[in-house]
Amino acid sequence: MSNAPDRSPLALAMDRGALFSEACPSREVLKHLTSRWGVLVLIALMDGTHRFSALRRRVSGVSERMLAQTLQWLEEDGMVARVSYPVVPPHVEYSLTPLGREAAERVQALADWIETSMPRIGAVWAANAAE
Amino acid sequence: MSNAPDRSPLALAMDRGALFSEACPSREVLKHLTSRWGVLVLIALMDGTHRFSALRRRVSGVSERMLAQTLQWLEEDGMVARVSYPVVPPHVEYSLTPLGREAAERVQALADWIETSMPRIGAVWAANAAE
DNA sequence: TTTCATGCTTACTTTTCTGTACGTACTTAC
DNA sequence: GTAAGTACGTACAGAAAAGTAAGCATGAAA
Repeated sequence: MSNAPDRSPLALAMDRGALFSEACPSREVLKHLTSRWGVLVLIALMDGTHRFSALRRRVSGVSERMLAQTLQWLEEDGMVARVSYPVVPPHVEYSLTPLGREAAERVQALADWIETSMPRIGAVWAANAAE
Repeated sequence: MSNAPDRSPLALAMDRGALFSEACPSREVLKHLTSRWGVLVLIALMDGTHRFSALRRRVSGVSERMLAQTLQWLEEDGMVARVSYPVVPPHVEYSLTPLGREAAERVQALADWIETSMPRIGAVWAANAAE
């Protein structure tokens, strides 16, 4: 069983040339969406608007710096909407854009699969360790 | 799939407590699956078995070191099957396990979404740059 | 005989990522 | 007056990821 139905590597590459070729913008977006905190922020925002400090409490382990950074990436990519109220103390709300919701659904699908598949993966780990 | 319709945010949050809590094993797996080269390797293997050097040519930009590393991660997680024939020169074949195929489908769904959504994302970038 | 291809491994360097600590502006509470 | 909360920005440092270069075993082709 080698390659599927006689497609040249070139033909296959052109199907999804974007991702397989270096220095294509999709990789940037992928990096943001799948970054350590990006995944968790997207999922956290799936159930509505949150303030900065609420997100920080929700996503355990993020530093303020990384949360701010991650939110900026996602905002620049059009995934997250930021609404800032000019009051003191500051009040800023974050939510998913329609685009962001679509992305979050895919990310969550992957995350959910991992969690439900952890027992199977754990079994593989155990088997490897036993050798 | 895991979550049924009409669940409260709290109930949903508890489902995925694992991902939100630090130092949980799911994050390891997520890291491997969404690593820079992990994504591309999984997608490349979606259309059948490949040899090491074939993957290297296919996934443009990987170094041998990183490809080997990535394949080892995926193998340890039970996503990729490695078959080595004891001949000279070496001949090693990589393919997806059933588990790996499930994962690859989710990863590809995300990747495909990004590629088809790039025009929209690019428009956001352009709008931001114009300000 | 020299070269090449294969599938790695190891050592070393560079780049990127992430965290810590601190500052800011302003108001309310003590 | 001083501390706390808010949503950041910034400088620096350490950790982690990735790249580079080289080596290895071996048989076959040039």
